[in-house]
Amino acid sequence: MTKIKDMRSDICQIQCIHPDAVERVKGKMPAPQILMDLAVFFKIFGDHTRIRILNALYEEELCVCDLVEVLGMKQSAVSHQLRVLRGAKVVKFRKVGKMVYYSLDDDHVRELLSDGLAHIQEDRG
Amino acid sequence: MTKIKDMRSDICQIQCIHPDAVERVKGKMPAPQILMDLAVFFKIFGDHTRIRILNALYEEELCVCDLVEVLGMKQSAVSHQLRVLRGAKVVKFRKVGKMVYYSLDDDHVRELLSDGLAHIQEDRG
DNA sequence: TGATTATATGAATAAATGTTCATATAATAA
DNA sequence: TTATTATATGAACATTTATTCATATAATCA
Repeated sequence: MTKIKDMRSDICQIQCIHPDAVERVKGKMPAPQILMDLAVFFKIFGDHTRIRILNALYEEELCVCDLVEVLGMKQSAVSHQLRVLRGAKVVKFRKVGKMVYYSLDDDHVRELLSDGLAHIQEDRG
Repeated sequence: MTKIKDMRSDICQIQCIHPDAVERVKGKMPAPQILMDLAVFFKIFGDHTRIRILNALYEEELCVCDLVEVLGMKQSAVSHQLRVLRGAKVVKFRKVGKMVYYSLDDDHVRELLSDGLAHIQEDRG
């Protein structure tokens, strides 16, 4: 005795939409590729090891072994994450002999870090 | 005929440290808990679905079914991610009848979104 | 040249995470 | 009350991801 329902389960079954609001928002959303890149970019900062590396480099340029010491982690773990950071152009590096010195890529990264920190610490006050 | 090596593999084998730099950085690093929270916070923004939800809410308040329509995703997927966003206090909500309207929690979230977007689009110019 | 040192990286493993399905809850309407 | 609608959520599954181990590369030193 149930009503006819889901006879065409391939079509959208949503009924409570505010069509005007949906259209407005759809029209203003950044392009899909931009949103994808944005998520990828934030994801870089969303890892404990990477955020610690970035905060360390926030203070000054460091070589890999310095970072290993500061973080207290395996050298390979640090190198793997440095690779991710390099790939995202969040850090830059220069070679001196067999050592490689890493630093933050630009002031934009600095700002994002301090903005994030400000937000976190604000939530505690 | 290899030299004695790794006889005490339990101790740190790093030798190239700049002790002064390491000390300076260790002294200035934010507390471990802060760094942990910071990574967790950024991780919230580091997902395609969540960043799209946030960008939609950047424009205006929307109910769940509007978001489902804007994103073109299953209702349960959207609800699960709204839960994550709620838990991180990145969005807030109000109930009206059986509907729930979501919006960005505060201007700080707005700023982080637009800062991130600015960074992404800057890299393209 | 051979040995050592600093860093990078591939493969394997374990843990975290996002989506789906099914179902629950809660509000409203009949 | 029963049916319907809007949203939430637990469990399962698949995918991603971070770390470790082992090893490679590349620079320096003896």
